[in-house]
This record gives sequence, C-alpha cells and structure tokens, in this order.
Amino acid sequence: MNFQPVKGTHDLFGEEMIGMQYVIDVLSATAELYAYKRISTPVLEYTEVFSRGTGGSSDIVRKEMYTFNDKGDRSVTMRPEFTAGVVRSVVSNKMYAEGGDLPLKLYYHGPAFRYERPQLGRYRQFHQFGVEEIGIDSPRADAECIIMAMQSLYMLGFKNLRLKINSIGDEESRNNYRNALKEYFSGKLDEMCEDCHERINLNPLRILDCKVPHDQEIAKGAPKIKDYLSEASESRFYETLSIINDLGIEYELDDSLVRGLDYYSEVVFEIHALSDAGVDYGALCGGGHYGGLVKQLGGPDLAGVGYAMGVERVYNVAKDDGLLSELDTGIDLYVIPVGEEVLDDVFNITEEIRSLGFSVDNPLVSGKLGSAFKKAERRGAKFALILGEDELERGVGQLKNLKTKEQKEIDLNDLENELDEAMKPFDEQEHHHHEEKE
RNA sequence: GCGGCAUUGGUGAAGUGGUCUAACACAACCGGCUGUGAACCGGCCAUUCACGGGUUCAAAUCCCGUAUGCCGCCCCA
Repeated sequence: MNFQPVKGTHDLFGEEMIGMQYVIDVLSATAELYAYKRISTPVLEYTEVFSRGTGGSSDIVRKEMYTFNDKGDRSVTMRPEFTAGVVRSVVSNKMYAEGGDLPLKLYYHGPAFRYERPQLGRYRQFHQFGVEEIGIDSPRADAECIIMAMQSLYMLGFKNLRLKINSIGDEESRNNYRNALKEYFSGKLDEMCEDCHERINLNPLRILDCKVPHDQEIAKGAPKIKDYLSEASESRFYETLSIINDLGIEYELDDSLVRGLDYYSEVVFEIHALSDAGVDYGALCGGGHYGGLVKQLGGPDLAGVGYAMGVERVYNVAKDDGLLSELDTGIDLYVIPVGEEVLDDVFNITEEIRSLGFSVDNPLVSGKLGSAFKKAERRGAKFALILGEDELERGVGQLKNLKTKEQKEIDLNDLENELDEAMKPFDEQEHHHHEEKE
C-alpha cells in the first residue's frame, strides 16, 4: 500500500504552509484596512448555485466542476469559485436587510475545486482569497476594489505588477456587442477552430479569448467593445479609470479581456506578475463588477464588485521573488535538560514559561546535550535554556543566545523579566522588518 | 478533454541490456564522547530502480499499458 494524494491535490506543511499562511494573513490584513469582514461559506453548494450564479456558458461550470449526487439524491458541487456561494449566503441570510448597513464588505479564503489538468500554479484543489462588496453601484466602489487588490499585493512586497482592465458594459451594451460579434464572425467561421463554432452561439465574447493564432488574427479585426458601450457604461468606465489614475496606479487597457464567468458586467480586471525568475504563473488576481448576480440568485437588485486571487500563485511568485525569505518561523526558547533527574523540573519550568507567553519546547526525554542543541536548532529557537541539577539547586539557568552564542546565568525566580530582557533585541528587529515592508 | 517529456533511498543524483545484492554526496540515526551545538572516526541507511505486463539466457536500462509530475493547448486564480 502506497497511497498518493489524489491527482491535482497536495499536502501543505512546513515552509510552504507557513508561506501560504503569511500570504493569507497579509491579504486579510489589507482587507481589514478597507473595512472588510471575513465570511466563511460551505465548500458544498447545490449545483444550481453555480449553474445560475457562475454561469452556464462558462467552461468552469460546463466541464470543470466536482458535481455529484449526495445520499439524498441532491445534486451538489464543490465550489469552483467563491463569488456565487458568498452571494447565495448574502441572500440566504438576508444580510442586506440587517439594519441597512450596505454595502456589505466581505472577504474570504479557503479551498476551491476544479477538475482540470494540473500544471504549474494550477491545482484541482487550490486556494482562493477574495473580496465581495455588495449593495453599492458606483464607479468609485469599483475603483476602490481594484486599488485594494493592487495594494494588498504591494503589501506583500510585489514591485512589478501589470493591471489589465476593460469594460464589458451593461446588459444593453453587451447585447448590442454580442450581435455585432456574431455578425462579424459568422462570415469567417469556416476558417476558425471548433471551439469558436460553439462559442459564437454560447457566448461570442469568448471568441476574443481564443488562443489559436489564426483565430486571434481574425479577432483583431472584430468590432471593439468600446464602440458598443452605452453612454452610461462608457462614462462610468472612464470615471473608474480616472480614480485609479489619480492614485498613480498604472493600468493597461485590454479590450480582449472579457473574463470567463457570466456574472460580470461593466469593469473587469486582472493582475499579472512574472516572477523575477521569469516564470509565468498566470493571472494572480481577477475580478470585476457584477450587476445582476444578486438578483439572479433570488435576492434584491443589488450590484456588487469583487476579485479573487489564487493563493498558490501569489505564494509561488512571492517565493521566487524572495519576498518570503525572512519569515520568522522559529520558537523563542528551547529548554535543555542535563541529566535524567531534572526532567520533571524542566517539564514544569517549560509550562511556566509558556504561561508567560513565550513559545518554548523541550525534548521531554533525556539524551545527549549535543542532540538537544540540534533539536533546538531545528525548531529555530532563538535561545536555549540549559538546566542541570547544579542550576536547579541554585535556582538559576544558563540562557544561551543561539545566534551570538553568548551565554549568561539568569534567575529562575524572575523568568518573566529575564526573558523579556533577552527577547528585546529580537522584537525590535522584527518591528523594523515590518516597517520596511509597509 | 488533446499532444509532448519525465518518474532511481529522506534529498541531490550516477548508471542506456550482463561487472548493479545500484556509485558518489548530503541529511538522518547509533556509537567513539554521561554538562554546550563543531571537527574527526566507525556503524547504519534502495535484494531494489513509480506500478502492472511483455521481449530476452539476462532489464533500472528495450516494448506496451496504468498512475503521477512537468510543459503546451483549452480554461482560469
């Protein structure tokens, strides 16, 4: 028996776990700065939440979902993305009715599932972090959302981000545009790939996303969405752009950017980053405005805006760029007992130190002093506290700074002050570290 | 879902049909060494080369299938 993890899934532990957690912490902290509150919704939803919410024309819903019937013969799906589930939750709980504190500002993170061919930076079980702002319909809200996405990546230390942005307009704009595209492509369909034959009926916007070179050539001559935007959509788009621009954030207009999910309307965006090593992990972040989704899922006619990030992708680029190299993963202290006789006392003293708020460990069993030091090293301990019979009799311990190798005798009856004193330089160091980052 | 490449111990890997009961290195563990992490020395560490089948006197090495990984397509975070 040699079990492997299920294809496209992987175990998260050690350095990677710490790094992923750090990424999530920074993204969450940024969301909190923008007054967002965390929400957690179920992994499982009724399939209809996604088929109606995420949209039946999207590839995600059409062929990438983990869908099955439960023992009660209900069709359920493991979420392929969060937005539909979060909006469903907003509607189920009538959050919009709660004292009228709109807009709702919600952030989330957790695993999502798509049945795809695994590749670098793409897994079947992967993690998303995202935000949804629901109940406000303003270009300023859209702009704030985009700015927050950029800001949270800057907080992680990213320098070279590419913000791609486009508007796909309101319902009316898109209908007109879709018709124009159908007309343009229908004459050229013979030269185009099979997928595009389907796309023209399902959602002609998606043809613009086609990666087949010849199709791209044809798509270049296609009508542009910007020529079909209603006056309202157009002015709204330029207002969003000017807010972003005023903050000095650079963007790139990309009229082939249409996004794969059906609920988007008006402004849509993606953030890309190549790692310093030149590795392309794909879009780090994607999102946009959605006008009709809340209503589509049975709620009132509320607009929303949001984005989602791929946590693994963000982590991978951040790691390649060395942004995670100084994460502090060690414990404060490792207590080293000398001799079998002191184990009980060491156990109790360790507990006492924990109650003072320091992370501390000891080997629990007696062994060679050298191997205890090695354990301390592997735990990343900043200090070792050596305790033998001699010390315990005198009520003292040998506190050794494992980095500088300096050792001094401390009073065990005054552990709190002694340890606070010893840790001080480390706390300051960490403090500076954070300041540099922000 | 389609196409390409890959898969040797905890890790990096050598090995392209017999000399492979798989080199070398690192790590781990044990001991020399029962109060300070080193160095040194000794020991130990894949009867087995992803899994299943085939070819052959002989296979880690060739062939087929399966699984997984990576790359491209598709799609997306």
